[in-house]
Amino acid sequence: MIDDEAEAREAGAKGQEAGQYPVGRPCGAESITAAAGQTKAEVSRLMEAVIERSNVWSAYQKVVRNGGAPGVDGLTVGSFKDWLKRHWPCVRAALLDGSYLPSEVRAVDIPKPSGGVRTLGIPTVLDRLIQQALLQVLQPIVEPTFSASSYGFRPGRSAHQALRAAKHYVQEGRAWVVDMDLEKFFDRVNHDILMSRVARHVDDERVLKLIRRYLEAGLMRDGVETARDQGTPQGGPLSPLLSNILLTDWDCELGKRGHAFCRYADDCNIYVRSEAAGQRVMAAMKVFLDERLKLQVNEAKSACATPWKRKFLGYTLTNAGGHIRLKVAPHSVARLTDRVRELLRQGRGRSLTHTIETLNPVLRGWIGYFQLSESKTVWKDLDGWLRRRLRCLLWRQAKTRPRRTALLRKRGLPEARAWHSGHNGHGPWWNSGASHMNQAFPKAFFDRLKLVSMIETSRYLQRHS
DNA sequence: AGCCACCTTAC
RNA sequence: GUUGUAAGGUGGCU
Repeated sequence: MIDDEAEAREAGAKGQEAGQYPVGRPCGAESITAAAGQTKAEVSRLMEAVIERSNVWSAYQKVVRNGGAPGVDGLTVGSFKDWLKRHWPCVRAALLDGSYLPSEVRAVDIPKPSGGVRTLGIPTVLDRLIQQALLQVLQPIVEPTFSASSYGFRPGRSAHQALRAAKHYVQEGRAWVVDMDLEKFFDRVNHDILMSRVARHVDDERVLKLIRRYLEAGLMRDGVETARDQGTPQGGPLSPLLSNILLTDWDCELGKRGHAFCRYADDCNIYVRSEAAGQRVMAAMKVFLDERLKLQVNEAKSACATPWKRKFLGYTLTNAGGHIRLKVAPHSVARLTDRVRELLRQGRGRSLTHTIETLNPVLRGWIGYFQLSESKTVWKDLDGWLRRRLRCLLWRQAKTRPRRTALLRKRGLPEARAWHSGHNGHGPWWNSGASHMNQAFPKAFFDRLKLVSMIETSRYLQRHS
């Protein structure tokens, strides 16, 4: 595409002559006139920065690397490069004069672990590219204005930092937390309020209009388009940044009141010293959010409680004699065990080394995120549970009594004992916890097969960070 | 230093 | 049919 300037220019001339705009709907009469009544010098050049060669090129690379989905017009990533080569000059021209109209976003329902469904609005490949370019330009502009207590979706900031801050606040004696979650946040964002906040940073009207058009782009479901008058499409590269721009108002309000808080996207924890204070803050924030941002609080997921009763970013806090510690939330452990069970189901027919090989990267990744957990028992329990699961698998794979006896024999158990255990008639789970299986397949056996030890790798990660 | 693949989590 | 931002991990290549 833009890596061949001459070709692009040529194609551009053709495209413009034809006056055709190939993606999205044709532009109507309401094309904006950004420069009306102004001299050229007064017009903001932000859009020029957006369509700058390097920005578009890196945006392209990112979109393609992510794999992406075909656009509503059938444009796949594979054919995207060729397509863009021909049509980019035309798109570029439309962006520059403010006449570009995004296509509808494709609706994709994904089931949530909690039971409901989350509806994604996935823009076409081209629109993802343009939004990505917008993001690259806008991010550095708005980023410095964000709160130090905002941790979500921001370069250089992580959930781990938010968790450390949360722990610190509680350790300082703020033993009550106001845990607030917004009701269907992305779907309920008010366009006018959001755009007014964006306008604080952006004065190029072409860019503002473009962002608004992205907000208003219809949702395409089964060939039927539904217009959008609120919410941002979940799945657009710009959406996370927009959410932070909007919720910065909330951060400022909390900051003005002198609160200690951590916000990660729409999940905000405010740490206070008493329950009464917490209730007060909760009530005040509900009013603030409703009046200023037109946002509702999700009552089911929000509460004022002690931190040990709430979970935040997959963790909970524990209080061991005044010593505050981070711990993996039980729910997060359950999610892992579900995943492992699923992997083991698939590994029934395969060799133990193979299932361990598929298990290891998953475990390593999980440990990486939960390495802040300061409770050793979680790791020990999981290690034990994991080995027992694998013993269970081995027992199951042996299938018949003679083969189970032979398996125990091969693993060094005396003949009589092997026979007895092999014929005991109990289920696989019972046997996986029995002493004969523990002796036949001790921890050292799994160590030799390079099964990751959760306690050791977590200790290792903790040391080297 | 850089690049690539795979994996995890948060929302 | 799995999008987005961000952080981290493991391995590989030059």
